[in-house]
Amino acid sequence: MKLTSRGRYAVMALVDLARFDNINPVSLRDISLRQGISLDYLEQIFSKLRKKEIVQSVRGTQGGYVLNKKAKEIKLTNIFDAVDEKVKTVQCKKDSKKGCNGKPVKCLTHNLWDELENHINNFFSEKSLEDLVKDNSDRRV
Amino acid sequence: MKLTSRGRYAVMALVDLARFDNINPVSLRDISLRQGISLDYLEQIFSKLRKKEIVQSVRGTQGGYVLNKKAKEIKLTNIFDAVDEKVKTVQCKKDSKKGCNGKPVKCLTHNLWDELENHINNFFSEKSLEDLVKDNSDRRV
DNA sequence: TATAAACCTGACTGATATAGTCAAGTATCT
DNA sequence: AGATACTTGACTATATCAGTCAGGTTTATA
Repeated sequence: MKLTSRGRYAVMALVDLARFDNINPVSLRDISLRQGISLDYLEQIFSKLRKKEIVQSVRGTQGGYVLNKKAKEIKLTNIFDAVDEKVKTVQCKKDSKKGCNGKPVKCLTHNLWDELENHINNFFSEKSLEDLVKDNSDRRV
Repeated sequence: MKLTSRGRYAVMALVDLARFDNINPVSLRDISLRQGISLDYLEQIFSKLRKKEIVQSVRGTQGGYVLNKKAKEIKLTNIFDAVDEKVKTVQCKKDSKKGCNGKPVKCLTHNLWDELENHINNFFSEKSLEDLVKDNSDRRV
């Protein structure tokens, strides 16, 4: 059970962005340098974030990205959702009438994984970008 | 973020085992048939479970596997641990003095992932095999 | 004591997804 | 005009998973 870099980077970059957002658009180049994430990869990630209206882009010199909502309103769920970081505990199709493992019944552990998924998703939907910014408010860099 | 089949199968098989354990050792062949899991794969998984003393093997005809502890005492943590299903949210080394991403400081989201890991591990360490057996006590198969 | 059931082990493989890189753009501020 | 920065899509190396396969060893029982 592993979180992918894409999801981690997305959150990391957005926290970075949120911390500087007050003044000017933040360029991906800066984020790349500060966070040690490949610029090309960041571009892929931000393309997704923009499509899901989590950030807005500002083109041209001195351009960059700006949050599209208040940090408080951006939950981790939204971010993960945007970059296709999914919590997948079960292979069985959730709403289908079919069971798991090709059998016509639910497997012995089906409810368990559902429960786990909810458990994790709750965590994600409670945490906002603002929370994370606050967590780091005492840092200089 | 995905749970692997290995972890899922391990739990599934152990629940199956726990339900029949009362009388005789349960053969992997039976579990394979009932749960639709490849026998060869099950053998790999049970080899690990045995090494971690979660099950005991009984060789020879009419042999099979038996739980090595009470179902109540076997937590999901133990099972996942045995089959190397790890919860890995961070790449940064946990106890090292080094930070993340090759930088000398913790990344902006380090605490978050730690928190998430704990959140998930709590879930796993609370659930026991017995709980899962009870969840399925109304089933015939 | 032979034999078959069942455990045991290790090597191998196809498929898939991730984590990037690379290249060739387009838009826009100064 | 030109630099800066976004935008897009194709490409690729690597790793891991999920599972197969082959060749064992052990032991209960007939």
